[in-house]
Amino acid sequence: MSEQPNDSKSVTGRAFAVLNAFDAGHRHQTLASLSRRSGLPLTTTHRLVNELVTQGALMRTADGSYEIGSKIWRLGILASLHSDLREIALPYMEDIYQLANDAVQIGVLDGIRCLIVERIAGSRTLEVVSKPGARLPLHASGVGKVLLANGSKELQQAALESMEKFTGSTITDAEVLKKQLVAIKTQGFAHSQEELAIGATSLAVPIFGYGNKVIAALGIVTPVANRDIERMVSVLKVSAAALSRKLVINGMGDLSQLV
Amino acid sequence: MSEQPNDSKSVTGRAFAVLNAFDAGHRHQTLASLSRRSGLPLTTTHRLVNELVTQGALMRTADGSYEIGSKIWRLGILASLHSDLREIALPYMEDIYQLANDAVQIGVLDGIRCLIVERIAGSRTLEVVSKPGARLPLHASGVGKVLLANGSKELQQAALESMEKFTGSTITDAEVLKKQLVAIKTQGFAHSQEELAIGATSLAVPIFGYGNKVIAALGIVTPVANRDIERMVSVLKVSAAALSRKLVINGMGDLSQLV
DNA sequence: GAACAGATTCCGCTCAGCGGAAGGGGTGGC
DNA sequence: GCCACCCCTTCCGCTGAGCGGAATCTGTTC
Repeated sequence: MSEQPNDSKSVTGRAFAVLNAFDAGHRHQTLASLSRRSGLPLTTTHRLVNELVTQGALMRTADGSYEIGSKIWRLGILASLHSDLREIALPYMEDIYQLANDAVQIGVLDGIRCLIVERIAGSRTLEVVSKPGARLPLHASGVGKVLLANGSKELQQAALESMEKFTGSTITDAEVLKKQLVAIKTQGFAHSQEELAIGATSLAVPIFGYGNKVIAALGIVTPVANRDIERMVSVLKVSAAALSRKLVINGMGDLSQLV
Repeated sequence: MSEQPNDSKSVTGRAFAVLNAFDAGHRHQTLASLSRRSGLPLTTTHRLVNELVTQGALMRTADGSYEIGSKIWRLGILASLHSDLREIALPYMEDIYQLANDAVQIGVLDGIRCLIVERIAGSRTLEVVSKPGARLPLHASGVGKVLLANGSKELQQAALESMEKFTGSTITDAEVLKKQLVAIKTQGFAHSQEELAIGATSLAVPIFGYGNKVIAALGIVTPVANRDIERMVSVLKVSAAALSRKLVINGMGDLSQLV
């Protein structure tokens, strides 16, 4: 549940320190950059990178820099996040998109973040920060709040201790958030108004697996303020119920939460 | 360009031997299974698996077995295969799907295989072996032949030396294939009729990047024999041209081939 | 309750990994 | 031209991280 930068002593730890140097804003990197960002000595980075390249985990591009290789991509699409959840959820998300015309997103718990697994966004919908792979804070996003409200005591504890402020509307008072979480759990939906980014309002509902365990959150992000919340919530809830059923039928209801 | 099972001595080599034990048919595995499939001693596998779990590369599911973790998935979607090619190509693939109503696929060169990056398939289209992440043989698939025909001498050499037979129609005579490759390059499309799987015919065209370098192949897979080939080829070519242009505009024309 | 298969802990040996140092190559400044 | 700078690569001797056999524990099958 911790978020420390990895400074493990093991070789695998170092190897992943190199891989972790890649993110959405750093998809192509030079050896020196990888060394700096991973905190490893240049020589060590050099050796590791070479090994990763021979494994197909990294790829050297024409200009000499490195990027994530096809091996990692191929392994990644074997994760149930992708092959099960994403695949099954997409049609339902499309339906919602047709009705709402707002960006639709689905996320799961990943440590003390909400990992966006998939989203649908038209060209004209706002370029939110939530591409697949993004990890949104639990306290400041619709999907995050849903997961938090249905999460364990320990999770809530951890999340309430690190409430970063993003906009003027971000909730940073633990007591206020606690009350919201109770309401979210009873009402079955969460609402976040410009708490993560100005101009972005979101609405989200839970997705259930076996034994009514919440395994994911489904939500929409609208450009401006609340349109007909009532109506959108009911649209979301209908889709969520159908999707939940489908996931359980397909034996997917046990998406253990990520740690 | 080789395809040997990895028996590297390095730690990263071993770690990837474990990861490589996962494939589409083995997405959940026990420790013992990983040990067997990776060829590593049980104790070693145990230690590596534990490390990979702490790195988030693997995940332990409720029943005690392991699967690919979210870290790998998140890294994977940073590969240009996914974030650039797939993202840009999808709309064009949808267009083709609307017109053809056959499975549409796009693939790139990966060693001496054609790596399927994305495909669109309706529920009623045949369940081809070509899900994203699949690696089709170059000599027996439409997309593969396109890449092979436009590939280097060395690539052709390597591919011609390992022509596995899949069906009665699979081409296994190097001379026959060579002639086809020449035709494919001049005519600008490849055709494969039940050469990989009975009942599956495919048609494919090249996608160009900077300097008219072929960086990918776009194709359709139809259930039965040739419908109007002429027409489908022209549909594919039109989309391919538009997609090629878009890729170059988006600075994606340098998808160096994977090694 | 024995036989089996999988998972986990323990521990002493040794070689893979480490990283500082030195050198090669390319670019920009003046 | 020459220097300064940055990035990449190769070399090599030291050492502790990784190794894996053996023993133990747990759960399942017949």
